[in-house]
Amino acid sequence: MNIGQVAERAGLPAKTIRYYEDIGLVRPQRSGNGYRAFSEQDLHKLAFLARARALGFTIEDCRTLLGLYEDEARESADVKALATEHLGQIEEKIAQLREMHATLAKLVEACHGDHRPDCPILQGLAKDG
Amino acid sequence: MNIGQVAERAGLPAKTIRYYEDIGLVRPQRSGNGYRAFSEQDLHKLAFLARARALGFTIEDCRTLLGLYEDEARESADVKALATEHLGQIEEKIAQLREMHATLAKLVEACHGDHRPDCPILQGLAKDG
DNA sequence: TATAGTGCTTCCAGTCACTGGAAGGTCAAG
DNA sequence: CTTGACCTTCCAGTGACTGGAAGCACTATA
Repeated sequence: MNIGQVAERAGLPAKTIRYYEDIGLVRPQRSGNGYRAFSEQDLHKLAFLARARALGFTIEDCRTLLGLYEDEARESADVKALATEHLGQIEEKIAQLREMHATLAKLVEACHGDHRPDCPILQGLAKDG
Repeated sequence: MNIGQVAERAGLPAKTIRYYEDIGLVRPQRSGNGYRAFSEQDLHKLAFLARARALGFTIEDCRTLLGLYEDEARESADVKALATEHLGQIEEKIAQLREMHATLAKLVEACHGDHRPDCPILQGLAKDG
């Protein structure tokens, strides 16, 4: 398979796949013409990566996950630990965003939003409290 | 005021303040010795920026907000529009994160997390569905 | 007056995970 | 033989800082 087809099937841009090769996440063969030649296994790996990235794992986490995936002697506890840690980070981010949202929503609500200059949002940003 | 003091009072790292000068968000005077000399107004601006950044506004949004803040002829509708747009983006992000969280939480829950290799998390990442 | 320590300066490079674009080689169809 | 799609490499840029090196400025103490 050439990169275009594998990109389509894995749901990743070709650029991203080249980048993943650069950083050693996949190592496709090369055809005589210099084109990358992807196996079904390469495709499988890339789809795995696409899903892990979609769940917000960092590239380094993905590398680790891929390593665990390919390690027949892995312990599922290691995978679970990594995933649980990541879940915690997602929760933290959600909490942060919720706080931002609450604060900003209050300000937006207080702003009449008309042609006059006085604005609780700007006041909220400028306040010394 | 020197940068250290203003950093302390605005709650921003000195590095960040230098960066903000670089990109034209503040323009402190200079003392004879070459040190930046911040006025109370500079400090005020920086505190404004710190709060806007803490609410997740991009630097470009901050630039716009600062412009509106200093424009006596502004219309609060413009501020409200910007803030509302940003609120929407926060909501989108929260929704995304919640979806990630739900998917990953299910997988984590299904994983016994012991010394054995079989792992629903990896299976979930590898599946062709 | 020498010196030690802190704070300031600039500049360069790195972060993360791509993304865009230029310049050019390869291949299949007409 | 040309067109156009697809592939290659390499370099630079994104956002918002952050770290670190090299060196100047200031203050306090011996």
